[in-house]
Amino acid sequence: MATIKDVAQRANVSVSTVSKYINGGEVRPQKAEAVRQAIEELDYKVNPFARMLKTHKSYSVGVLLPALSAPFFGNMFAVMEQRLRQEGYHCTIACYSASHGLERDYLKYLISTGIDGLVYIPERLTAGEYRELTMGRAIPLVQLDRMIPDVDTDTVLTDNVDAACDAVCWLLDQGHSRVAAIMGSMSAFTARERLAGYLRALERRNVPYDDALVVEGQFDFVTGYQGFEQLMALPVRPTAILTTNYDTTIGLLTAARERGVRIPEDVGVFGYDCADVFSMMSPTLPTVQQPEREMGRMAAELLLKRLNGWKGPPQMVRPKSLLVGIDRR
Amino acid sequence: MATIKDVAQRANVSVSTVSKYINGGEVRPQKAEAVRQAIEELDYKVNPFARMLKTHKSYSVGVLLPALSAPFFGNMFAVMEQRLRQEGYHCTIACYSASHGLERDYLKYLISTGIDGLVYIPERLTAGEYRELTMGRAIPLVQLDRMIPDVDTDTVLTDNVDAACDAVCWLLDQGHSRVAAIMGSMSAFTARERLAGYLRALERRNVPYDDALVVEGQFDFVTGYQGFEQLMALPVRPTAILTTNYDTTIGLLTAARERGVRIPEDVGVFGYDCADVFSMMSPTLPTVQQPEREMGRMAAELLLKRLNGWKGPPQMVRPKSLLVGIDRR
DNA sequence: TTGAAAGCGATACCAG
DNA sequence: CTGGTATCGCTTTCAA
Repeated sequence: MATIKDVAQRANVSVSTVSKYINGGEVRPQKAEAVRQAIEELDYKVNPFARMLKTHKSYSVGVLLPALSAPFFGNMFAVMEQRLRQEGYHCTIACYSASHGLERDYLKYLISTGIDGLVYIPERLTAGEYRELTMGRAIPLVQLDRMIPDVDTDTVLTDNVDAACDAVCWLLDQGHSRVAAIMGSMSAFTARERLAGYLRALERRNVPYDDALVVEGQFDFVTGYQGFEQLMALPVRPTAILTTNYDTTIGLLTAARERGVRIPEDVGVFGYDCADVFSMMSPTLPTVQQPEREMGRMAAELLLKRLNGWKGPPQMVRPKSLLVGIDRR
Repeated sequence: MATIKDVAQRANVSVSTVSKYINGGEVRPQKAEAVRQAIEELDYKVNPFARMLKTHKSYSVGVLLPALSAPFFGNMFAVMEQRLRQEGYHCTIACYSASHGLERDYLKYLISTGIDGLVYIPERLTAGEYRELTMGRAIPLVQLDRMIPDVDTDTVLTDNVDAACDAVCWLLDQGHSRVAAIMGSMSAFTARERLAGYLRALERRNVPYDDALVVEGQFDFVTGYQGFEQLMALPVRPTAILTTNYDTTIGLLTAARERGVRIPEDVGVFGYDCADVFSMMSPTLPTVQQPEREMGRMAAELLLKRLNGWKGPPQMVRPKSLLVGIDRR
């Protein structure tokens, strides 16, 4: 591989001049041309490592998230990645697969690779752990979709409480008396908020709370599948169920099909995420559609602002979810 | 930030000794302890950039793919990422969103960041372009899911021809006389193979080819949606349709629901990818299930082998797809 | 084993 | 503008 030195020699200029040329500084046209030619002839490429060593910048952004199986995260990420790349950053991604140990390890590891900033969808990390892990290496951080209590950074969340509340209210207003809910792990911020939304709806509609109707599990297929069975095994079955993410919704619907339970004739269901999938069902499944692309875009924007040196107080934005499929039934 | 020099000073040893300690060399226990302590007291972290500059290794692997919206790619990636990380590599990911320009640019860019290897799901890049872009910087490459004709590297593909053929044969054997197909862009390898499978099935069952029954588009929602409308507008409608990826399947089913066309009573449909989603429908949608996780695992394995210096001839592996949902109707 | 010193390949300051 | 040079922080001979 040719180095900047080789280019300088070949173009009969100093390395400083070559460096200036590369980085868009002022160079006399004649020399510039010589350098350009030398670069081409030698097929010279800057060595990114050497550059990073001097500039302390990798143009790399870490993305730490629990999974990529659901299109929800995939879409969010795709938008984010695109926006960041526009500004010259690439994304180093790590999925911790809902494992607390991995979540810690990966966070530590990502930081150690020299990323310039981080977008983080947290689950079970605590504020204490976070501080310990990031001590010393303070890089811009945006929390996305969820947040660690007491870690005060830029954050992008949705209106989990309102969305869950509205969904449950809608079910109740349809005449359902016993509305159940299948929740993700309470160690996830979103699960806690959606539960709060569920409770608020009951309160608002004056419906007593029955803890047999709330299933807590993980945000995964199995939880939806088994949660449905568990609810159907109740002495008094629920008449409707709210799921709280994509995987559990799929799991629940699969269990329902296998048991021959008709949706919505036998049990009403309100899904969450990926409305495009559920709107292909007939009749359409009412679904909470989170603004995932918007979320990704905002996270990127917030991070870029910090990366550009902005020093204001931490921002929080909360784009709103949409309830779809609740009209045309 | 403390440097290796600071640690050496504090521990009263030379930098070489510290370096050796860090990298697992032989160091007298007494000195090792002193170094350990100094590192802890100073909260020393190796500077990854400096290390890369010397070792020419970034422990970073590039992943270039067309999209992440479909769980197909998400799952594939998740498995790959996990395996690579086990060996100390992290993934830098780039989605080219089915744009040829981006595909080129991102490939070039990824290489310029100093990745040690690349997993690439190509679409429209040609062998010539590939050679031009990678000239000089020859790094291990694994082609995944698709391949560029004439670029001879390790490759992981599925049995697209057989899978599509079997699916169409199954439809024909169910008594369907006019089986249509909605294809992705012929610039994608998988689309070409699946078309070949479709044609082979017709041949095998002695059914004449009717080009009105083959819709070519992109591997996206709109193609499925519009493709369905186009096929339904035909003077003589197809009695069954094969879709060839997840997004088009969703698109098609959505269009069907909106038009009140019942699946499979009015039109038979054979889907592709993400069988877990389609198996929640009732009745279950017959679906070609590709071994996406297996594919991801194999790609990681192949790449790791090269990263470890293996020099054998390029390998090609083709794990088989499964036809699901074709029994219990 | 340990340490001194020579790079790795760029950037950026400073003098000319 | 241009060029010499110190420097970024680490790894790696090579002697001792």
